[in-house]
Amino acid sequence: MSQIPQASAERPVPTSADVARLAGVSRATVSYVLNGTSAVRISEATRLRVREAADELGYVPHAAARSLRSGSSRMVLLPASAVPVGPLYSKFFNEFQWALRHLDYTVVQYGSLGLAPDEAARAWAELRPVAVVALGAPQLTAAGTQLLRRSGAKAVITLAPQPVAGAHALAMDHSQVGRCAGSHLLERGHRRIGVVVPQEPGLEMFSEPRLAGVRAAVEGSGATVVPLELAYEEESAAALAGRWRTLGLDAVFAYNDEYAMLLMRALQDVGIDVPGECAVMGADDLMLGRLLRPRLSTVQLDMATGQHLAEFVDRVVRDPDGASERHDLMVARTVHREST
Amino acid sequence: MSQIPQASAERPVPTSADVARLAGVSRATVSYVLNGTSAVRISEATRLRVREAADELGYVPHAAARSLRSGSSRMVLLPASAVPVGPLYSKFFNEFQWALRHLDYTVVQYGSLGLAPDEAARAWAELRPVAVVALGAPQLTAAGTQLLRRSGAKAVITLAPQPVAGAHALAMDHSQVGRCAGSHLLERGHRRIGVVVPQEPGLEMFSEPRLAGVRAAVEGSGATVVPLELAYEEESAAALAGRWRTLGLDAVFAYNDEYAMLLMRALQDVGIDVPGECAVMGADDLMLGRLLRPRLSTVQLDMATGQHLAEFVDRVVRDPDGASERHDLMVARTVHREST
DNA sequence: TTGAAAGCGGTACCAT
DNA sequence: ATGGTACCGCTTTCAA
Repeated sequence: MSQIPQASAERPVPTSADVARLAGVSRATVSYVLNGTSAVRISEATRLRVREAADELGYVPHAAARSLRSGSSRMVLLPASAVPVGPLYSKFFNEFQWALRHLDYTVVQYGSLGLAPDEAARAWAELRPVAVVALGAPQLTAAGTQLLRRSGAKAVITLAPQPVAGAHALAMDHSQVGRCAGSHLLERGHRRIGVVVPQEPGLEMFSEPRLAGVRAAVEGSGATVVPLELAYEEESAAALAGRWRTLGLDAVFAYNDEYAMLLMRALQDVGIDVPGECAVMGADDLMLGRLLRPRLSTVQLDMATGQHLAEFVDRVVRDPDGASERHDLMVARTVHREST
Repeated sequence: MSQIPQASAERPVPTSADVARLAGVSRATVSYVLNGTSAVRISEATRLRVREAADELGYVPHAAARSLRSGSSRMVLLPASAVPVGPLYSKFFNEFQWALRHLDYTVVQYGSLGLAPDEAARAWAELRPVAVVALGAPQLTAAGTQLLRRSGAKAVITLAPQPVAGAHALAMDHSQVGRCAGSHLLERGHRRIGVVVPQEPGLEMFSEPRLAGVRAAVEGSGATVVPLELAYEEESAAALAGRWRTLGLDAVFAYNDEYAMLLMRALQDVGIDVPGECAVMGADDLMLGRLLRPRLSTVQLDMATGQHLAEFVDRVVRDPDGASERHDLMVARTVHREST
């Protein structure tokens, strides 16, 4: 009960009323000055007094109160995904955030690790974001989408393999990646093609369409496709390499450059010549691939600029029921080096 | 097939008053039921009616209104850093978020890319977080820290090379990494040691203490340390390798495993034997290093568990003026393989 | 067991 | 050119 208040410790947070009192004006005036409202005219002398008072108190407006009153937060919520993401994605992501801020949105990543899809959607809805952009896990369900829209989200955008009802879908068609790899290997005369499927959880979103893309590419050519499970560990790669010759493969698409390096090393260690006896292909075009010997052939991914996506979000927010063009975020291109 | 409910576009977001009306009770009762307030007793029949009404309307409480009323948000704000982070960090980070949520905090990453330190602090303060954990850029200034504390943040925690006044400092002493590398190279008889300093911006935070650590390790041994600027590009590495012999170095600590791979490849390409003519050492103990030939010696970093840091945050929030023990997040250990 | 009502911090309309 | 004031959605006494 009888605490001795440390002057700095228990001082209450200053509000606009405090600023008004100190400047000898009303709260309304404080609001006008600090927001530069053009509809009302405030004398220069008053403006100055208000600004000084605000500075002196270290006043910072309360975002929750403001958005409560205005009814909208201009907050774009990005569920933080659990999937470990590479440098491509992180570059794209930074651009996206930057562009959104310049469109006057507040970008917030919400840690949703380990939440069930519908719990997550509910937690997001509590924040009343104007837009939700769900790029990774947890996936949005139709119910989750509906909940978000009901709670005022103008744009619910998802990166969906199969579209979710009510959400604007953004395509990031990873089957393209597989298709590129498949065609390339086919052209170079390979007929028995292995496709690495990582065992790490959370990657199915990418690995499944990539595998399907390879299958689509070789369709009708007489070539066969063999899925190969692989964990991102040396032992797993060594085991796979050990039984390699029994598989009778003459090429492998290794999911991405990192798995490709892992597998290629293991193959070389058991005396298999790359690309002579077996071609190896990666994806993502990391620096890594250029440093390997043989240099790694790969599928390069160009992500649309973050600016582009930011503008798309903004357009949907302003006109939620407008035509929902399907946006493709990604373009894949084969880069031929020495490993195929 | 699927219908887009146009009507939903203009339907207002349901509030607790709507739930109350539908259930035929007061807003107070709704609040009691939905929050399971134990101080008041509500009949089972009423509870049920309220729950059903809430479900039917798709009611989700408004976080801003709630925290405005209650005066605190239990939000932990993590400024999202621009620095591309590796798998270690991302594992640590996920743990941290998970642990915080289980202590009943809401974890929010705020995209602050390209904001000046004091602009950023102000933007964070508007959200009235109960804690701010600034692990990367933008750095907290003393002024920014003060602003945050004034606006109600109980804990302002920074990962600072030099402590910031008013903030709880968390040590992540990267000079340890350099010290490990330096001692190891010294023990193995090297006397002219190069240290790679990445040219990429945003990495000074790590590279400077690492360099300083090497210097500290060789202090008084008669060995010399030579900083080497290097960009993460093949051309830059090739150029450095081209003038390597004029430098007269017999060992190099390459900042981390990725730069080590880049440099080692370039050295091998100009015919320099590793480790015969020059030893190469990395850091971070990535899978990558074990796949190279020679296998890369490295400095392994163990990050304290996220659980650990989460508990620290919680402790500071509950007792902001308690003793501020200095926490070390990281332990470094040498892993000797073949490249040294 | 339930309801009425007073705010939390800001904003904006309507007076003055 | 300013001030008074009614809200925004929710929690929490206090009364009934």
